[in-house]
Parts: sequence; C-alpha cells; structure tokens
Amino acid sequence: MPATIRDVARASGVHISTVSRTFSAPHLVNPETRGRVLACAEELGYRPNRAARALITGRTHNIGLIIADIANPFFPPLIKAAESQARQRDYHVFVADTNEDPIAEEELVHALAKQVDGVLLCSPRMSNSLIEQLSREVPLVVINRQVAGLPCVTMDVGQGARSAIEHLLGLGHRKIALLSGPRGSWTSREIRRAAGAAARAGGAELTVLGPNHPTGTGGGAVAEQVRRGDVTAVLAYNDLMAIGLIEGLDALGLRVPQDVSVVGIDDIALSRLTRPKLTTVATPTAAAGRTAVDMLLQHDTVAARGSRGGRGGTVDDRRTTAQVMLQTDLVIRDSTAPASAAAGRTRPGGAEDAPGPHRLAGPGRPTVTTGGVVAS
Amino acid sequence: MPATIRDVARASGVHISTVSRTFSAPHLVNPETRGRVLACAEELGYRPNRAARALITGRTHNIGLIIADIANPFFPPLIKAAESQARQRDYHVFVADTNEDPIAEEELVHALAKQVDGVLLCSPRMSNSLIEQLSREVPLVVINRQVAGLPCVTMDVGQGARSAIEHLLGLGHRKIALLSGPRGSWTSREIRRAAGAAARAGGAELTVLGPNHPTGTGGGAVAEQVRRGDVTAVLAYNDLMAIGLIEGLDALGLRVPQDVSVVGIDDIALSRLTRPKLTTVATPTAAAGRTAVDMLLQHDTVAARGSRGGRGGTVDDRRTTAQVMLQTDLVIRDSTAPASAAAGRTRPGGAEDAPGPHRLAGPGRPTVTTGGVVAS
DNA sequence: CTGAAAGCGCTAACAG
DNA sequence: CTGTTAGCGCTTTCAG
Repeated sequence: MPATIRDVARASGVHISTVSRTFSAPHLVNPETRGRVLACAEELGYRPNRAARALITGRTHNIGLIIADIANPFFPPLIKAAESQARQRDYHVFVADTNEDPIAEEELVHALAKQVDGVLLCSPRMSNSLIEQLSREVPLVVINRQVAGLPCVTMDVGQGARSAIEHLLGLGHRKIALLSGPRGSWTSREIRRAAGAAARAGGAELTVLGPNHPTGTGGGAVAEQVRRGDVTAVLAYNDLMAIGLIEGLDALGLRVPQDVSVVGIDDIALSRLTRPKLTTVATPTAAAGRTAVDMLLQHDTVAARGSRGGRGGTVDDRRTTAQVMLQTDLVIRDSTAPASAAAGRTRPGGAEDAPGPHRLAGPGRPTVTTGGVVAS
Repeated sequence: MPATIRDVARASGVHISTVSRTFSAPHLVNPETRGRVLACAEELGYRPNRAARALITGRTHNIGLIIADIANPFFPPLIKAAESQARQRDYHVFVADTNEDPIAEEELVHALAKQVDGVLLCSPRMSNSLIEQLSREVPLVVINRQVAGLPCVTMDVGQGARSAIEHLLGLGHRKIALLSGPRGSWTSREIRRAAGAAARAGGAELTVLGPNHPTGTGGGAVAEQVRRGDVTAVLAYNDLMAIGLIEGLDALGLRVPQDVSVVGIDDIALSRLTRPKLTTVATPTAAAGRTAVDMLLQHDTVAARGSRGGRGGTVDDRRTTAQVMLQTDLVIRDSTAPASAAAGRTRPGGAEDAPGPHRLAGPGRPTVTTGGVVAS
C-alpha cells in the first residue's frame, strides 16, 4: 500500500536511481527533474524506507538508549536531552527500559544491535566484561560508570559527595551515615570512597548502611537502622532514597532537619516539592545525555570515514576514546541544619506548615561549574 | 564484521535457506543439520538481522510508542506496562518523546512508520484529522482520547471527575473550581463535561479556570485566581497541577485542606509523597499500556491472517475496531476536608508536621473496579 | 546528468 | 528435508 521508489519512478518517468538520488544526493540531479520527482513523491505520499536504506548504507540513523528504570525520575531529563541532541543531527533515539534486569539488558542490546548505529548504556548492574563483549557487537557509550577502553560519560559524584560531607561537617555533624546504593554500582563505589575520605579528613565518623535498593522504599527501609545508628546526618545514594528515608524517619517520630540532616544526590524535580525541600548534589543529567549522543556520533563518523588504516587494530582504536566526567554542584535547601539543633529551633514558627516565605537557600548553587568537562 | 547468514551457511556446509529455516521455521529442518547450523551460528556469533527480515516479511516485531512528555510521571507506568506486555509477545517497544510538540509527533510517526508494525499514540495535541491521516500510513492505537473509526484506549475520567465532585459535595463544598487542561485535550473535555453535570446535579457552582499547562508550574500559576474565585474546593486536570496549586496556595497563605480542598487526577507516585497526601482519581495507566499493546497486536495479526476477504473495504474494517474504556477510582487521602473547616480542625494536633500516624484513608479505594473494561 | 546492473541480508515459494 | 530462484526497497558503482 505505501508508495515505493518504483512507483515514484514510474509516475515521474525516470529511473529509480534518479529518484534515489533526488533524496540522498539532490545536488547530483538536474533541478528540473528533481522538481518533477519531488512533486510525484509528494503526491504519492512517498517516503524513503529507512530500514531498506540502512541495509545497504549500514547507517540506520537510529540510536538506542538503554535505561534501567524509566520510572526513576533521574532519567527523563537525560532521555529528553539525548533525544533532542540526536534529533538535531537527524537521528532518532529508541529508548528501552529494562526493569533493572541485566538479562533483559543483554537481550535488548542484541535486538537493537542491527537496528541502530550505536547504543547508550545506562546500566549499573551489568558486568564490565559483558559490556566489553557487547561493545564488539555494536558501538557503545557507557553512561554513569567507567569501563576501561570504552567511551564513558560520568558525573563527578565523588566531588559531590565530598561537598556534601564538607557541608555537613561545617554544620557541626560528626556522626554521619552513608546509605549506599546497589551492590556493584560504580556510582555507589565512588560516593563511598569520596565520602569516606572527606569524613576522615574532617575527623568525623562515617557509617555505611547498605547496599540498598535505589528507590524511596529502599530509603524508608533503613530509617530504623539510621535511628539506632545514633547519627545526626545522612548522605543518601540518591534523592529517591533520601526522600523515602525522610518519610521513614518521620514515621519514627524523627524530624528532618531538626533531629537529623539528610542530603540526597541527583537533584530530581521532586526534591524541590517535598517538605522539607531536599539539600542535594545536583548531577547534570541533561548534559550527560547530550554528551553521550555526541560521543557516540563522533566515534561513529570517525569509524565510518577513517578507513585509511584498513583493517586490524580496531580494538586498539577504541582504547583511545575519551572518558568524560561532568561536574556536580551541591544545592543547599531545607533538609540540613546545624548538628546542635536538638530541638526544632532552626526554622521560624511551626516548622513545615509555616505559610510564610520558604527558607529556600537564596543563591543555592555554590559551585557554578555545572557541565564542566574533564577529558582523559 | 558481524556474521551473516552466508557465513553460517558456508561454515556448516548447507545452503543459506537452510540456515534461514533453522531460525524462522526450525521444525522444517532435520534435527541433525539444525544442530550443526546452530553450533556454527553460535560460534560465529551470528544473529539474524531483523531489519533485513522485516523487509521481506513485512513484520518488524517492533512497536512505536509516542509520548508527549516522558518527564510527566503519569507516563512511566504506562510505558513499562506496554514494554513488558510487548516483550511477552516477542515485540520491542521504541519509545519516543515529543516534548508536547505536535510537529515533532507527526515527523516521528513518519520516521517510525517503516520500522515498526504499529504505533501507540499518546498525543493530546494532535488534531483528529491528522491522526486519521497518519493511521493510513501505519496501524495506530490511540491512547487517552477517542477518534472515530480508530482503536482507542481511554480511562473513564468522566466517571472519575463525577466521583471527585460527589466526594466534594459530600464534604459540603458548594463553590468549586475546575482547573482545566490543555486546549483541545479530549481528557480535559470529558472531565469538564462530567464535573459540570455532577456539580449541577448537586446544586453546586462550578467555575472553570483554564486552559492551563498540565504541569506543576501550570497549577501554581492559577493559585491567585483560585483565591480570588472564592471557592472552597478545586478539582485539577491532573496531579501535577494539583500539587503545583497546593504549593502556590501555600505561598499565598492558604492551607490545604483547611482553607481549600484539592483533588487531582492520575494518582502518580508523587501524590503519596507530598504533604498533604493528595486525594485523587486513580487512572489505570499500566492497564492502559497493556491493553493498547494487545489491541495493536491483535488488530495486526488479524490484518495479516484474515486474507480471506481479499482487498477492498480496509477502511470499513477499521471502523469495527474496539474502543476500550478503563475504569477509574477515587482515592481519598489528606488534601480534602469538610467545607466548614474554616480553621484547621479536621486533623489532630498541628497539621502536617504531626509525627503521629498519618491520616491516610484506610480502605482507600471505594471502587475496586480498576481495569474493568467497557467495549463498544 | 541519467540509466543499467549488482547486491545489502534475508525469506518464500517451488522443485527435487 | 534441502537447494534453487526470485525479490523485499533501496543505494551505488559504472557506463553512457
């Protein structure tokens, strides 16, 4: 039913190759004929079949984006940024959710492999070796973790965790808990390392609680441990956990930030909507999405053009690909307060339900280096 | 670099068609040969190229899902449900976000058309006529609106709005505002009609405010109008707007639910996390995603198999496709209270910051008909 | 500048 | 059960 290149050729009285050129190399065809062809195509509602084209050019103009969990509000900004960046370069993004299931992830990569020119992989669970293996099947850019030899874009959560701890130290906290993320997560490891170092340097005691499921429920589940842990402040693996923790603490009769200060990581939109508004480390997720697309496409065109070297050493070529790390910012809101605030005296009047102006940090973003890039 | 069917044929000493059969019709090939072929394929890391296969079978085993805004928490559950349902039937879902831009939507449909077997369209903005036109290019299932002659899955927001208004009437509210959604939205129209009728029947006055942008910001923007409107209760087009409104009201010194009751629609996860917890109309988004996939695939296989009738009347065939409407439920939480509650006396102690047990509605879901189906 | 021919990776009758 | 022969819709040499 849909018109093919042949229908257009017949209608406009030219050979199919002329029609083909009209669309893929317009400058190679006489303006007059081109006009005629275009008119016929328009009339017949013809549109080149990208899949057929891909079969021969080897370029689908699609890119795959594999996400552990779309419902995690951390991802949508990344997805949207990737999409708009891709669209600008005339690419489409196919997003696939895996429900945090590494098996599904692997299958998805295989299924996608032939339908896309490359895959952006946002997958905390998969093993490094599996990722490397998959990268031989389709060009990969890894997001949120580092894999030797592959292009990666990460956020400097280490720096973020350090800032968070220092902020807490500055408020007088000396007994701090860290809610770690899923086992095997690169991000969680980085946070732990940096937070540990910062705490040590400040003479504070850091208790690691976890691993935990990186959701609100996961955060709520450790509220009891936090209480027993006798700490005055907590740094959570992400905002969702931080928010869940605040809820859980609340149910236990502990108030944030009066009884315990809580810091999240990510700065998802939700963090501005909860009470108290969450102090958190903002990660530049949109920039990450854009950057990942750029890296994939660059890597891709390079691979397609630089045919001078011929075969051999393709693996070695990959080893030179860049690893980008984006800066993070601490944004101070209402979930942190001085450690000495044993009773709720930080806030004017009756805490959350005070109708007056919110105690939202004015400047908000001490470091303004968001989106800064460190290449290796 | 990736192995092709020919490589496998050569390696296993059979013709390529035998290899083909090994994968697409295993029962037609001698177990012994099949084993050999499979072994070689495994060794070479061969995987059938789905795009090439699609070119000839006409079945890509992909389905497209076009979403106005992935960042709207209403959609992720729908997306995930659609994906898992599709996966069960050996289909993949390609999700595309359009930033609420109808132009992008149309282009996306065109681009997707040849790479998928059908498209699920979740697109409040597009005109009916454009949708009909697109449906001639690729099988479409429309979500969240009704288009004559096309398969649609909607949620009974009319019923939901009615329950919400009746709940409000029961609490004694007589001056109610309705925050409408985007202009031209089917959902918004349904809500308005049903809410209007219910209010009239209950002898209440319903003021319509809008159209509005269906986001938190959109909701916050009308807080001032709501205050001036001198109403005691508000029904919002969706939860995001309801939450934004609550924030905005708060900034104006009005408390929810003491000064004004607010009801949302959707029951996104966030509604359980805000203070006060939002009373809202739960829409079965996951069921909608599943259903849409089922309808598309059924419609699809029917079209592929039922070749008995031959040509002719394809349009008429489509006219018989089902329109499914899923039931909604009112879930009562903390953002609604009796109209007479001029001062905060509904809740025990000091409102939101009371650390005690939350006043969350016990049973919660009066109607238990979620997922109920009404076919036409 | 345009046509002819070859073929991307695969499936689908049709013989054998 | 397996090989042969076409050909999906398109691009790309290569001649003219």
